[in-house]
This record gives sequence, C-alpha cells and structure tokens, in this order.
Amino acid sequence: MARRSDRPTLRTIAEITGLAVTTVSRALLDAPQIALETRQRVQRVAREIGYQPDRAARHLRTGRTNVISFVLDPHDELLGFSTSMISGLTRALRDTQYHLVITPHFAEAPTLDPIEYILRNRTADGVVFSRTEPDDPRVKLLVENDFPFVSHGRTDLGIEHAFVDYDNAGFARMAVERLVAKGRRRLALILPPQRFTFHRYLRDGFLAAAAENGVEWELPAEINLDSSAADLYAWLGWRLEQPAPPDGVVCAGEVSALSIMAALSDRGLKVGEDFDLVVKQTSQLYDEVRPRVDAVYEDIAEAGELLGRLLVRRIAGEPVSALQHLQEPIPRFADRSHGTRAAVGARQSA
Amino acid sequence: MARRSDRPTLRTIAEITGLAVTTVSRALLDAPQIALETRQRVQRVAREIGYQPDRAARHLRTGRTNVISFVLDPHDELLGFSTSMISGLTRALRDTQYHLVITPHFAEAPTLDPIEYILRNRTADGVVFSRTEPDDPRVKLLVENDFPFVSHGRTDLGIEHAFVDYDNAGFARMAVERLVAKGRRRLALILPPQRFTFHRYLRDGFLAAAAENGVEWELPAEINLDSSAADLYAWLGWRLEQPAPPDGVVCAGEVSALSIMAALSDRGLKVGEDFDLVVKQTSQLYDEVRPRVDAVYEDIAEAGELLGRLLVRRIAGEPVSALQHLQEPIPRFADRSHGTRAAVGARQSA
DNA sequence: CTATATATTTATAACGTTATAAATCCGGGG
DNA sequence: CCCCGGATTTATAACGTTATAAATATATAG
Repeated sequence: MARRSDRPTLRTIAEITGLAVTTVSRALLDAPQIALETRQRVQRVAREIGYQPDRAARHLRTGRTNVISFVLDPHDELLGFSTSMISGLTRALRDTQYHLVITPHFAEAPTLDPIEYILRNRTADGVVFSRTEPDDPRVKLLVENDFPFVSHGRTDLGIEHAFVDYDNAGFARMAVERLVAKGRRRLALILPPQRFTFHRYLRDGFLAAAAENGVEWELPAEINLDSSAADLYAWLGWRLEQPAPPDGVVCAGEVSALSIMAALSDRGLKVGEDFDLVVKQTSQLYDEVRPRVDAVYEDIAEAGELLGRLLVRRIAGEPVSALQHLQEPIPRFADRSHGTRAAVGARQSA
Repeated sequence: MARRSDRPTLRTIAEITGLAVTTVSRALLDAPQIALETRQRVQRVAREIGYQPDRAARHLRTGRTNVISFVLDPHDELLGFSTSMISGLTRALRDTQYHLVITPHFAEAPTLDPIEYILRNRTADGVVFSRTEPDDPRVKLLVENDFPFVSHGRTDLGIEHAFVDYDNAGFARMAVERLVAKGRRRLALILPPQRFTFHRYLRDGFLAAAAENGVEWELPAEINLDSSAADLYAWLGWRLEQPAPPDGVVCAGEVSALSIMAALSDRGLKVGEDFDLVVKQTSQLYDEVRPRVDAVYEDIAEAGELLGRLLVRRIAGEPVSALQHLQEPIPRFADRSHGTRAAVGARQSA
C-alpha cells in the first residue's frame, strides 16, 4: 500500500488546484502575499487529501530539523527519571512542530560526544541535558557554537544560559528542619558525586540549616548517591558501630534511600522510632514503601515540560535571561494519609 | 562557528580530489565500478575532513530514513521499564546506521495513532512497540502495509510476525512451585488487564501449575496490575477479612507488589512467615526491599536489545519465522545473600 | 484610456544525495 | 593506425521543499 508514489506532495495539490507548486507552498505557510481565498482553498484541499509536508525535504531546504534532542544519561536509568523527563518533554512538544529524539550515551561521566555529534551532524535544532556540572564543558561548547539548549541544572561558569533546576538547597533545609522537629540531633547527608552542581546546593542548604538549628552533622565521604546498593548498605552498618552515629539521614535519591532502609531494618532499627530519614521523592514509589518515610517531592515530568517549553522559546530567539526556572520542593511528610497525592502544583513559568 | 557553509559535503571532497560528485558518492559507497585506488583516496580525504553524509538529503533521495521508532506507552512509566528498553535498543543500534526515535502516545489503551503517523509520514524504516494484544490492530495495520516491525509480546492473529516475548507462563509456573514449596495452599494471581496477550499466558501457566500441585487458587477480578495503589491495597485488606483468604500471591508487577506488601505490613502480617509473595522483578529495586521477597527476573534491557537486533534483520529482508525470541524467566529467590546480582544470562538469538 | 502602483502568482534555482545513462579512457587485435 | 570492449568516470536528473526574483493580473490615479 501507500507506496512512495501515492503520497501526496505539493505537486499533487498544485495539479488539483491548477496552481504552481510555489503558490501552494506559500499558501500552506499562510503567506500574506497569497490571496486569502487561495490560501483557504489550498489548505482545504491539503486537508482533504491528507497532505503532510516531507520533513527531510524541509530540512534539506531550510536547514532546520524541527527536532529537539534529549541527551539521555544512563545513570538516570532507575525509577523512571528519564521516562518522566521524556513524558514531560513530549507533553511540551506535542503541539509544536518539534519532534523529540533521544540521543543516549554510555560513558560513566557526562561526555561531550553526543553534543559534538549533534553539532557536527546538525541532527537537532536544540538540546536538553541533565546532570549538569559547575564547569560543564557541554555548556561551554554549546554557547561557543551559539546553539540553543536548556540544561537541567545550573552552572558556575559566569555564562548566562537557559536552565531548569530544582531548589536543592531548599530541599535540604526542609529536610533538616523536619528531622530536627522529630528530635534528631546528628544528621548525615548523602550527597551526589562532587562533580555535579547540585552537590553544592544540597550541601550548602544542609549546612546552613544544621547550623541554624544547632545540630551535629556529617557529610560521609566514603559514599554518594551513585554508590552501589551494597556500598551504601555497608557504610551505614559500619557507621552505626562507630562512636556518635547519626540518628537521621537526608537522602536525595530514592534507591539509595532503600539501601539505607534495608541496612536499618536488617539491624532491627525502626524508622520513626530509633532513626529518621527524609528522602527526595521523584516517583510514586514511596507512597507504597513501609515503614512510611518522610519525603520531599521533585516533579521530574514537570521539569521535562519546562525544559521543552523553554527550549522552544530559546530557539525562537528569546533571550536566555527570561528562560530560567527554579522548581520548588514540595513536602510529603509521612503523617499524611495513605494515597494522598497532594495537588502537585503545575506552576508556570510562561 | 561551523556555519552551514563550512560543513563538508560530497562537493567539498570532489573539489579536493578533482573528481566528480557522482564519483565521490560511489567511492564512499565502495561501488566496485570505481577503481580501488580512487575509492581509498576518497575515503581517506573524507575521513580527514570529517565528512558526514547528510541524513536529510539521503532520506529525500533514497526514501530510507535510517530511523527506528519505539512507540512509548505511558503506562510503562514507572520503574524504568521504558528506560531499560531504550537502553537495550540503543545498544543494539549503536553500531548500525540506525537512529532511535521515541514516538510517545498518551491514550489509555494502546492506540493506532502513532503507527498511522509513522506510516503516513514515513518517519521511520521500522517500528517496535510493547503491550501487545491478542488481536492487536497495530500488527494488522503494519502487516497490511508490509512495514517492518517487531512486537514485544505475541498475538493470536494467525499472522506470523517478528516478536520478542517473555515466557510468562514459565514465570507463573515457577512462582507457583516456589509458593507451594514454602507450604502455601491458597494462591492468588494478580493479572494484567485482560486485553493484553500476557494475561492469558500468565493465567494458563498459573492454573496448570496450581492444578498439578493440587493447591487452591483464585484470580481476583476486582483488580489488575494497572489498578491504582490504593485499590490494590484495599483489595487485599478486604480479601484477608473474607473466608478462605489467600496465603500466597503471584504478582507480575513490581509496584503493584509494593502495595500488596504495604497492605500486609499495615495489618501486622509478615512476608515469609504468615504469607508469601513471588514478584516479577524488572529492576534492581527488590534487592533493597525489606522484608526480602522472592522474585523472578525479566531482563527488559535485553528484550530491548533483541528487539533492535531483530528489527534490523527484518528491515534487511529476513523472513519473520527466523525473528522470534522467547526470554527465559530467571529465579532470584530470597534465600540468596544480599547483593547477589546473579549473572543475568546474555543469551543470544543471533 | 494610459501610466503606475499594488496584489497576486509563477519560474528558477538550490539544499545534498544517488540512480541512470552516457561519456571517456586505455590496451590490444586487426 | 583504427576500432572495439572493458574499465572507469561523469553529466543529468530527480527526491520535495522554499527563497529569490521576475512576471502577470488587477486596481487606481491622472
């Protein structure tokens, strides 16, 4: 069926209407130089025969791909981080001319490769990526090439660029205050690897809140959010046998927090009685985890949607200063009832 | 930088070598009519100046997109199902000419829309999709259009087509035998919605094994794997108050199983003592869940990789009868030690 | 009714690639 | 020295689109 030959093109419409191909093209683009009556007639015919412009031909002619690329980091794999992101991006792009293409990479750390590939082959009109670093080389390269992008996370480069970020300092502060309110007196913070920007925001928020509240704290150097489950498990076991062990943990990763809970459970310690935990929640998972755990929500799908919307506006030429958004932490503390999925604000930046 | 004008094209190479554009094109395609010496020279120059063929121009000329599309179902969101799939697909395609493009949809049930879109706009050379139904209209449409695809899941259509599926009947049998070995005598199976093909395989495997082992069983009609956490939680609570409640559950969904565990925990019932559960595990999550739960592993990333490889071979013209693969269930029972991530067979079909 | 401005339509060319058919080169037989 | 055939290279056209410039139709002023 539907062989190449019977797909309608501009030429098909031109033959039907008796107009020139050029006229048809401009009529479909709603060019004001074409008579209104002609435009309407052409558009009607196009609709009737199911005409769809050929993306490849358009790209070849205009240099625009109408594609937005999301650089997928394999570390985002577990728990649907990137799926939520993709779902948000898709929502943002569904009523635009843009397609979403996933460009994955496989390196341990973020790498320039996928960005270089996109720049060299011009496979997209704009890029979104995550796991941003303070001195991120991807940001530098893209800015140098004047290529539109929005990063998930901020940088320290002194270059202004479009971003969507989560208020990790606010999250850390909120978490500390919650633990203090529960009577915890020595708090540990499990950080992401140091190279990521959100390491610093988490740490600063945590340290400031700990100081304000006059509690002891520690920043374990042996482990981080990318550590293996076994390492996290072993660390807490070891730490609980040392002098002055923590009685509360702030953990910005769902899966890491499960390892913490497993270690507590295997030693007979009870969350909510002997120990407390505040986790950064990015899925609905923790609604079902027992014992219940205090959580603060980060809406990844919303982040994806914002990233998509801001990128479209960036491509359209808006200045980057108008394209920066910080997401608010949303507390979901465990004293709320089962199944409460509080209205997760659909805050707007537009 | 790198403006349109300074991207090398065939013309650039033609100017450098003094050959005609046509000759350069054929030399890069290694056509035997071009002198070996010429081919090598052209290929060397191409490498030196970093020539990359323009995908849009190729597509326009040849009709081939060099794109494979994965139809993303929003129901696969949680727990990285689709991310694992994407990661496997990417691995399969990374050394081929194909790009991976995600085509998402938002309907409740699988829908024809994304497939129709791909067929109409010829945005891909082949398609992969999941959540296959016994009478799947997508399979029909694609076969009618003679368009290459591989489904994740089988059909009952009597049309032979390429697929990758998981042996859900084997999973159910394995799960029942495990529960019986633990002394359970009344088993419940939580099924996916009836419209999916794997509903039947799970049910048949479960019923056969239950009959062979002479245990009682039930197939709750009120809930399924797509039910909300609250509904699953409420169902088990209700069921435990009725006469002859189940003492073992087989659950083919990780998140659903968490709701089951939450309901047990909230009533003081202990997994491993009063009750047992076998879950189908598709992530590393259950390694960290406490109490430990018996699991049988399904390797989604491997499924993605197989889907990609089979689709490439399908596009190349191999008959569908050679492009069918059934994945084996891999037991991961809870008596193994913490952190054991048993060698997950990298079985091959090729 | 002509000249001129304005509205509308059209021809031409080009984006980068490759299929087809035609042209050129070269060595050897007559 | 000419011609033939195989090896090698090249010109031409086309895929579907749109920017540019040119052409035509229509309206308005004089």
